[in-house]
Amino acid sequence: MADLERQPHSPAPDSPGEPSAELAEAAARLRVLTGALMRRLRAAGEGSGVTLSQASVLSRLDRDGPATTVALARAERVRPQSMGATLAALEETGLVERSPHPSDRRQAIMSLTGEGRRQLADVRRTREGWIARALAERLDERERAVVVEALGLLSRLTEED
Amino acid sequence: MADLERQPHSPAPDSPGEPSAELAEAAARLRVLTGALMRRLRAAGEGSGVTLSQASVLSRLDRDGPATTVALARAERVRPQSMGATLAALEETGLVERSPHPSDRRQAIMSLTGEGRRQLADVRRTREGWIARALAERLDERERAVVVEALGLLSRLTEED
DNA sequence: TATTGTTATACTCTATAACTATA
DNA sequence: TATAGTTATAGAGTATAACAATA
Repeated sequence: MADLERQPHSPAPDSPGEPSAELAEAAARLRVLTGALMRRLRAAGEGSGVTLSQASVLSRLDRDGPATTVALARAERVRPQSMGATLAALEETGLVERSPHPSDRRQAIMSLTGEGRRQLADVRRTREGWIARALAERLDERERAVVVEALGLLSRLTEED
Repeated sequence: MADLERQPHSPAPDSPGEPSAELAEAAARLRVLTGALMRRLRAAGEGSGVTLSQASVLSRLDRDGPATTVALARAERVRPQSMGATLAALEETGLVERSPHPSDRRQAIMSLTGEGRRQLADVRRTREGWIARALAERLDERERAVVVEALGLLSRLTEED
């Protein structure tokens, strides 16, 4: 793997409107990191009974309380159709339940069941557990603070339209 | 969306072997952020002719030079079969080409074509461009430094077995 | 007309299993 | 036996388009 001939990098374009080479490099690293994290998260939850997007919805219902399909889709930044599919799977396995909206009969309020809460505790142990453990064991206090601040900054960047 | 009744959080478990509530919170935020970034990256490259994983491979071939399927799979942390599919698509559209390994006839060396290089420049403008621009325009100098350091720290966490 | 939600369909990404060819 | 790579198949995740019911 290391004995292959090297090719030079493409020359940095750096024309007026372009971002600096350092920022382009940071962007590329963020792209790679995102893919790696995604695969780690998926792998960490294998055989747990809930998929990654299902786990995300359970987590949100616990944090923010019962909500409609469209509200959940907006919160998770997916299409209502995608959220509908995720919720249908959760409902079928009894982790969430729907109740009618008091005044608007188009809407249905989705909420966690007791079993959903139990599964969520499991998700937190297994899927998010490796991240929490890695943060605890492999970073020092200052590094953890850096990561936590970066989470806030990057979330801000993804949340604007 | 805001008029729905609130439910309290689940009580924090915090038993001896468990990570602290703050780290669990950070882990959950990282999970959400990862999903959001993934979707943004995918959406940013729509209609560009190359998919996200293809773009990732083009980028790596440019950075590290020609490589075999297995080497690329290891570098991108996917199975050789998954990498094989990505490379087959890139080869079919003429963005990479294969040449025989000088001594081992099982192996094939994949490298960027001229067209692959052109596409890569495009990918950098479009797909990574929004990140680079967001970093440049919406963060100040210190915040950018925090993000860059966090990228390194988190990459370290994903890279260990 | 606008909004909520569903159904149908398709594509990307990745995985496992089973195989061939070469070392 | 071990390694490089391919083929076949499946599941997760998401999207767009078209629709029905309700507001």
